[in-house]
Amino acid sequence: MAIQLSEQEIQRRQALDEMRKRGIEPFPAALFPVDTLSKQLKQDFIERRQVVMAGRLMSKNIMGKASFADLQDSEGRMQLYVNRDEICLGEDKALYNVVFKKLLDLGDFIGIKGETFVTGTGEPSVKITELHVLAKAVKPLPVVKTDKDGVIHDAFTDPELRYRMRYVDLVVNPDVKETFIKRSKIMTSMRNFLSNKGYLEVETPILQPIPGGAAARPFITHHNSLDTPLYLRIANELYLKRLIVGGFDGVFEFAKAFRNEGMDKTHNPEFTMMEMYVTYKDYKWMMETTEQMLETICMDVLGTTKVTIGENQVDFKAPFKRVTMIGAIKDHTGMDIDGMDEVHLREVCAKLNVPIDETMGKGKLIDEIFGEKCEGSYIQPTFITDYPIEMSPLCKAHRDNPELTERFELMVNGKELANAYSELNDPIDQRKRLEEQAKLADRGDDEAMFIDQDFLRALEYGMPPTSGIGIGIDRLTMFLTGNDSIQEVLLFPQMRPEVFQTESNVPIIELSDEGKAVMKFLTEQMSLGDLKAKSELSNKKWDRVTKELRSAGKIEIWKDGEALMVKEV
RNA sequence: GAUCUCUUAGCUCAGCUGGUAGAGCAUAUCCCUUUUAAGGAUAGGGUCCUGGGUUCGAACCCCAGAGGGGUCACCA
Repeated sequence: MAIQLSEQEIQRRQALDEMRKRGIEPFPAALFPVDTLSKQLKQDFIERRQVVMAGRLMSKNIMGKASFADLQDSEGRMQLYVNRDEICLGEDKALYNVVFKKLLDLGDFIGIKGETFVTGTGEPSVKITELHVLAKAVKPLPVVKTDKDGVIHDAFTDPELRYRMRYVDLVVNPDVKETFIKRSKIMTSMRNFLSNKGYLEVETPILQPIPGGAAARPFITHHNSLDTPLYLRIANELYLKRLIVGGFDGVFEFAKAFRNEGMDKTHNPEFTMMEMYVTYKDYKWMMETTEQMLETICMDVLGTTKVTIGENQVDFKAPFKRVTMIGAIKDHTGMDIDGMDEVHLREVCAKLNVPIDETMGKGKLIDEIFGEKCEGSYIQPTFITDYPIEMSPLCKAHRDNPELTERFELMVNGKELANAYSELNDPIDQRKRLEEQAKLADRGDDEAMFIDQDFLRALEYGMPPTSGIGIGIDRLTMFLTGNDSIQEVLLFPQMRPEVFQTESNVPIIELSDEGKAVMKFLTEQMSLGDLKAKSELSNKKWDRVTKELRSAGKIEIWKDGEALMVKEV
């Protein structure tokens, strides 16, 4: 154990040893028969009820022979009243005087039996009759206190510590816990909505020989016995469509996808999306389904469709507005790009000050204009429809205009929340479009796709008309929990690996060469100034060496009148 | 990737123009039987992120590095 312990950690380890000496196992094996949780107990509070509870000891307020303490379980906190003579019926008062008062620390898990009552100040409490140690915490939690005005003192807020030690964050910040409970409810609600429609929840490969279905850089790994590269999926779309070919009417998957790109407030290398495909439908049907689903989720999770996102009030009440992409660009720039070729589009980009580069094709140019000039202004849920064909290689051409596709993106608070198509099911056209994408790859667009030959073969066997959608679960959770950072809605956001001090990388405490040299000059007793002069060290090094020698217990420095003296210990 | 910024006790944070580090909570010891973030008294607790440099002297100034956060670029 080379990790250096703080004073409090040492004290807690000593308390743990002391418990064992007294015959109390700090980590007992047997179950503890909990029958009551704090929130429920407070909601239907009746006095004189017998309860068995367990949780962390989160505060102790000792007043001689009686104490108040807070017990925190999965739902919240309950105040305990601990009276010496109620928990120690005989002459031996050690359980109270020693175990409770001294050996139990904040953060320890305890189990209690007791009876409910209300204190003089009106606080529902439990007067305990039994106290059991269930698990000792040898590291102190941050102490966060909330006063009666709800003001939080000494909040545990450092994002680095909160994300790296989410377990501490969850213990100490109830709002954080609430966010993840909501995230789970959102997914449950969505799952129920889709299952109730008769769609099948499926699981498709995360390790894929060809990373298809989106334009993004993949993570690559290697399978040893196949001796072949495998990619972490960037999307599951092509697998779900194979299942539609196989004869399912509706399939969906909550899928982790992995994209090897930049990280910021809204992008984590792994993220979750729900993708769904339904046969004999088109993207118009999908818009209706999506707005119904989101409205339902809001009602299930929040009880309202109105959500505050940052400065904005957003209402998820269906129906949502529908705007075509060309219409959106016209609305925000006054430019009509309908039917324009690449050369003219580049001129428009130049005129609008939209930054572009050589690798961009027609679709990408339009996307850039939209992203730069329009995207941010759609605060209320809005379907942007009819994307240019070039940037939607898996999407069916528009029934009225072959330049466009039957695609929509759902914009909320200026961000994309969902992306959906009438899926392209013409295998000949699909092959051609994927090949065009591959050509773009040659132009240097490193996000262009690999061609998945097996997917094309599947389409050749025939895929019914299908509409598909992908919804970003992390984003949806951000919207519905009022968080503006993806890290706040991921339990364990990706971070650079932490460097730990362990035995292998803590240098063995041995005197430095300078330290050894100084020791050689040291006589029985001499002035500190003389020793420094003899050492010929720079001031900084001298400072370090004296500190080192002192903490190693090699020398002692004291004041003799005005003079600083030093001697060997 | 560019740029700005932060890193001081277990936690939250002060720390002036460069002069050998402070507070509150937590912890330890003692007193206290219905308290409400903080009862009273006393005490201990520091690799000032790391490594160099400047200086008589560095938590503070300079350089390099690590980690975090913000903004921009790219992506969902």
